[in-house]
Amino acid sequence: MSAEGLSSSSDFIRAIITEDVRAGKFGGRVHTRFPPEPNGHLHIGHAKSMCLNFGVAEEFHGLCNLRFDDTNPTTEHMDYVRSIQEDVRWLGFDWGDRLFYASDYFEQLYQYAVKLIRKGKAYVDSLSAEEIRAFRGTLTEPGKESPYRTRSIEENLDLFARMRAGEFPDGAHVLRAKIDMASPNINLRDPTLYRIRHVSHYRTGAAWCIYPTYDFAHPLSDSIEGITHSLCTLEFEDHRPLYDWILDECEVACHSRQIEFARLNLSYTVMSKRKLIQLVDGGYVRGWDDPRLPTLKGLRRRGYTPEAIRAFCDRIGVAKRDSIIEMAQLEHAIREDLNQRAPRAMAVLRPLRLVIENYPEDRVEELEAVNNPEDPKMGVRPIPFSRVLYIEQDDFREVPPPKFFRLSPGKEVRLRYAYIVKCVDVIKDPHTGNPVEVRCTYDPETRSGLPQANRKVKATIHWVSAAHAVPAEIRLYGPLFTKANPAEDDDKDFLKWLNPRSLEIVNSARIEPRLAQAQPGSRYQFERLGYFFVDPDSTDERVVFNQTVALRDAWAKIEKSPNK
RNA sequence: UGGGGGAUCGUCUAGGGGUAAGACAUCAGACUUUGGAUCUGAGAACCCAGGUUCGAUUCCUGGUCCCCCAGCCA
Repeated sequence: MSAEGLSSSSDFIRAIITEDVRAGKFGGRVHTRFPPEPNGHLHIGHAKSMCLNFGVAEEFHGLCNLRFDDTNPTTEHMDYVRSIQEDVRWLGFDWGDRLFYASDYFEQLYQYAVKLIRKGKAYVDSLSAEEIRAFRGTLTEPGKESPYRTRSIEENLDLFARMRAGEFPDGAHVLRAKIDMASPNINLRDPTLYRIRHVSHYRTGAAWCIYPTYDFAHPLSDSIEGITHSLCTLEFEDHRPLYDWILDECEVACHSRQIEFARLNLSYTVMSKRKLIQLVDGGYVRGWDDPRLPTLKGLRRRGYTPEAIRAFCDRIGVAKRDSIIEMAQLEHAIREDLNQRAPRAMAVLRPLRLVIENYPEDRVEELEAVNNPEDPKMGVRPIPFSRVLYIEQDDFREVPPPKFFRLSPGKEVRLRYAYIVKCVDVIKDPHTGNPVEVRCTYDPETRSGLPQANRKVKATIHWVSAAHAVPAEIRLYGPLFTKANPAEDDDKDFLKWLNPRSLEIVNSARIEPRLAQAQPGSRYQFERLGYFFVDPDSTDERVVFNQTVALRDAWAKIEKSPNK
């Protein structure tokens, strides 16, 4: 059973919203938002958030906004907002005409700050950053009040206006909420609302030199947009009292409800923006769209479909406990999707010559291959067959281990969509002893479609015709890290768990001829190998495939098993 | 050791005072011209200790362990 129907599975957030709607809160309205900061690229953790926010909105007949949370001009760029919009659309979500920016609210936010000052609920502090930190106290000791905390409202108003006017250098003053320096919740010890930053903002340019912090801007942005349920991750849980304080003290019309859920972690990878940046900037991967990365751009280039990612997100659920989802869960989602829609093809990664001794030298047959056994509508295609073929090196063993069903001396296998062949001889490299050519005979009565074709053999292997196949580059991927949770012990040291074999480039591959025209962005199943995505690096001369995911491999398990 | 959260199969996620469900993974079998897919089956869990109760994994009390917070990041 697949995704549809399961997507509306209940979780604690949907339960809360259902109850709110039932109780008539917000007039029964449901309005969410997806609020990325344009300082990095989206990853699959954001996909979880989007599926939740857009999904909830749709299920409750509400709306979901796309809002750029761009209150920190030092790290944010227009390039990121473009990239993020592209990724959101690619995943299949639509914000309609509700594209917003926190920076659009700067004037309103400023007026709210003035309101707070007038109410005596905010003040301009002139302590240095270090002093503020020292005054904040510790987890177990209360903080001390700033000597500037008692400034008059008039002085605060004047100073704040002059902060805006650019009269002070960075760091000279900040605007702080006046809450409680002794609060056991450190977020309530007079949090900073505004800081001075003489830098140009990618959208507002030089219009401002003071910028609101997240804690101030976020609840108010939610309120301005009429957001009813503000869904965020667990680390904001103890900001919620501050979120509510801001909305209460600003006396807004719409007081959104913040609900926190656990962020997504995936095994054998990292998800934090900081770590992803380290991987990209450090050159450990080839860029933000490196197929080994859990970024949306990386997954897309790896060959993941939006449908598979959404099905995955639906299935993993939403809860509050920290967890690490096994990569197998994601891989299952893409296999399930691609099994239905990816056309099949024949490709040999590590070729071994196979010569059919009793097949005429100059003969070429066009055999018929099914494009997708899961979907007859996808039709058939011709594939050329001739005397000299390539098969996979792994499909031949001179001395077959137990349970090895493939080709070995004296044994028969079926060549997919062709004939049954029998191995009659092996030619080996005189130096290495490795097989370099397998000599076979074929049974002409066993061609696919013929009555004798039904003869049972233990295995069917794939092949390409040596004279017709074309070379290709195939990129194989393994986990980026060798440790399930590379961030576990030491944040800085996660790089030591990098998998040196996360990328393997196979240049020896031979693919069936029609694949020479494969279009970048298209997906295929290479029979018996896995799903592959045509990389944008492909040229007219050479197609480049990324392995999306391997097929499940029962033989590999048997071979690995200690007691086979 | 201040505050805020969280503990259910290997991994996720439901449930709920009375047989603890599903998914992924694993194992076994069937089927198969992909050792794929599909189908069938199996094993596999309520953090601990008291208490209330006919009955607790659920309620109560007390512990234990894990995560987050001392940015003018979000």
